[in-house]
Amino acid sequence: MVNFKEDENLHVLNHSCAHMMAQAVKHLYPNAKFWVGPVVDEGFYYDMDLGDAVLNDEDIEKIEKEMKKIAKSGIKIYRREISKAEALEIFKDDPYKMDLLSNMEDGNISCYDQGDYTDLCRGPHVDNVKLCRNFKLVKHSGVYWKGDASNQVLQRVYGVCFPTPEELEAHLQLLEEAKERDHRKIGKDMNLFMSDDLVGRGLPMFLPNGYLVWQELENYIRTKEQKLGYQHVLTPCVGTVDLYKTSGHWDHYKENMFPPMEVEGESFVLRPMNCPHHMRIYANRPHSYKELPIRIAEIAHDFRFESSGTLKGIERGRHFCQNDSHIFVTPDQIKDEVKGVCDLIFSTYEDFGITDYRCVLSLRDPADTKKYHPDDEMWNKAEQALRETLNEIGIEYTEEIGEAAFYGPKLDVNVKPAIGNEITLSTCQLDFCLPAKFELTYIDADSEKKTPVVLHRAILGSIDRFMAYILEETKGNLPTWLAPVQVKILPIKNDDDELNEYVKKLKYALYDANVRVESDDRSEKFGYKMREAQIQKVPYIAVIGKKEAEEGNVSFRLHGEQETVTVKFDEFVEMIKEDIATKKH
RNA sequence: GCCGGAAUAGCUCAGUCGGUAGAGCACUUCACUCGUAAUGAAGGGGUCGUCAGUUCAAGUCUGAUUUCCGGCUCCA
Repeated sequence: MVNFKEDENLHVLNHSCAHMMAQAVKHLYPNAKFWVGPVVDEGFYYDMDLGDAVLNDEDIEKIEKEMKKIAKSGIKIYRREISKAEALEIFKDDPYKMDLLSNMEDGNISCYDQGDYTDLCRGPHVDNVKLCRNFKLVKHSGVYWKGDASNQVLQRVYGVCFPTPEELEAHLQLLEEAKERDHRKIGKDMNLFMSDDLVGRGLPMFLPNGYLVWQELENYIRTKEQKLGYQHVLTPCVGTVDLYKTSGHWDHYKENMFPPMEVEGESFVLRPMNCPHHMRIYANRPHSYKELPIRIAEIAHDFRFESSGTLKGIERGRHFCQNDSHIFVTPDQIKDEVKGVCDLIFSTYEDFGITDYRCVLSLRDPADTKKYHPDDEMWNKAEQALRETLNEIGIEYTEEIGEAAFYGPKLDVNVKPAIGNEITLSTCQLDFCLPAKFELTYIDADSEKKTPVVLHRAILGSIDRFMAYILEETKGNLPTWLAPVQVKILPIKNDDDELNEYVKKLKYALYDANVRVESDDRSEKFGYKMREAQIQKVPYIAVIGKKEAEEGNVSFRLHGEQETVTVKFDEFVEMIKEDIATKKH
């Protein structure tokens, strides 16, 4: 997928197209005021104040038409350097431009003229509107001015622009294909999960096939963690409100929690995360520095009252199972342990063939005193420690201000789903805050009580979200070890006793090897059964006819490939076992 | 939560000017026993998301509501 922001030519072209769109909007809505119209990874957009007008799909078509007219006119685009005084005069009727100008310095201001439209802009732009003719407006939305829900709503229109009609067409094709990869569509097609109005919004349920995949993922990560010294626990999905008041989560996140249940004078909530439970497990008995690091892990069921507009299949629901762990360390152990977590993250990605990810060092915004635990010294120490460790390990990352958790900085590993915004798959968070709040201690070598440091980390993130991502990456063609049905046996005939015996023998040999196998002995045409097995995305489709039975062979098709391969019976069973054991992708 | 769009059979969708519901797939039954992506025939299946309103008459028009979709905000 092209990146409009990084490709310089596309960047200039799309930015110019945003201006052309603004010009068209100005023609149709003479009172329109314009906020910003930047190029983003997926194209361009412009945020506009159209007074009381609210755009719908039809209006977008009208704007497209007007844009085509402008592009056809072939008017030229001119750059003009202007003084701040001039700028303030030109845009005096536009409060949005005045707002922008208030932060700009004299001598560094330019604007662009194209026919009857002038816009404040740094540029550069193409020199003629006709170069912007291969465009498409792809979506629109109401957005809060400056992203603040207390501000007025502006109209945002997104578009894309390309040098040639062929490139535009190819891009639109890609957008269509992304819809086919959407995990919600795959989940429905493959009977993996469902949702139900009566159960409730944002509460997806895993069907038998989906739960098989889910269990494989759970077993995979638990086994991996066990080898690394993680100790798995099971804790309840509810806790007292006081538990979350102690941790500080209550103050920061209560509006995103299911509201409290009052029972016998006590107040409980469904838990939105597991840190407090794990803190209390640590506090269950005294600890020596010799025991640390202590790695408490849990595939933990959590509930968050996410805003209705943010729900998205199993990628973001109101219940999910976190692949969570809290690691209690001494300050000296931070680096080694963060390194260990990073190694675990990247070895997991290797197992799944995930290569397209982005690491972010998420820091606090010191100006946002409300969101973050107020202790400058603690933050400086934590951020510095995490940054140093990442540098030492040699991880490439970008720093982002204001993305930290309220209790500490974190390393986030983000990926891009088929549709929508980047999501965080893995995280490793450094926390000097909660251990103190829970008054956790260990006895150090000098017999003094000290406060441990906690690493919060998730590798698969949540099992649910990871499954969504892996479905989209593989387009539902899961690797054999994850596939709900791993082998489908198709007998050529189903009324031949000898053949049936042979099919049964193969089936039981595979059962004995712990392979998920099904045979399709319905009295349907062979081609029909083959088609159905292909649609179900079964990795191995074994074809058994007279020929195979007589020669002790198995013919099979692998993962949608057209060719059929024939091997010996035992060889086939061994091959599948090997495939599953090595988690080949 | 906010802005816009959508909702018709299990699934994908058609339904014209308001006149009482349609296809393909799936399902059931029967026949066919088949060599690599759809065998044929017959049959069952719908309070047109829900609640109001307008009308002689509403899947179709109006309002509210629920859910879903695209964005925005949020994401411990």
